Amino acid sequence: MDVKILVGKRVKELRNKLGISQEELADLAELDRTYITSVECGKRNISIVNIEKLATALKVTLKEFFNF
Amino acid sequence: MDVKILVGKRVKELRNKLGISQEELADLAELDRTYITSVECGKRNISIVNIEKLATALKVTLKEFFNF
DNA sequence: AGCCTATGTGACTTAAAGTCCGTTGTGAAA
DNA sequence: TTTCACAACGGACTTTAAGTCACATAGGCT
Repeated sequence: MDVKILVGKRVKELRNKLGISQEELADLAELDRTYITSVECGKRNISIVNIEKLATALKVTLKEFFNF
Repeated sequence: MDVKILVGKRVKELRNKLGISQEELADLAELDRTYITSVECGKRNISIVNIEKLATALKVTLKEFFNF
């Protein structure tokens, strides 16, 4: 399975667990809403800095984030 | 601690554990030799696809890679 | 029907990733 | 003190991720 797809699914999963919208996550992580969409859809080869921003906003460590 | 520095240290640590040079790692991961140097020095905002390439070359899962 | 919230899409510019050539520094061995 | 392997550094270059926008779509509610 493509790692971009896996990351996208993981973001969506954790976001849904928190019960927040893509827009709320975007605000928390200081990223664009449409960027969040494209990440969740597995269309972006996201970098470690943005992964960390998302993990922090999603209240998990990097280790927990990649526990899939 | 900056996540780029942490990733760099982790790559170096795992590479040393395998006892291989930056050039050998570069070949295994199909990345440039000079790029490996800059990653290990914490100068690069590496993307998830390349992190996976390195993790695979370093014989660890993504979860293990981020276990620092 | 119309409205509202959430999400997805395509296109685009800008900043940085990543490559390729070489040079320099460093430490260990001969 | 030369040699060798490795690591760091640099410039020039191409490719790609970041970041943003207008717009489209889907579903729920009145």
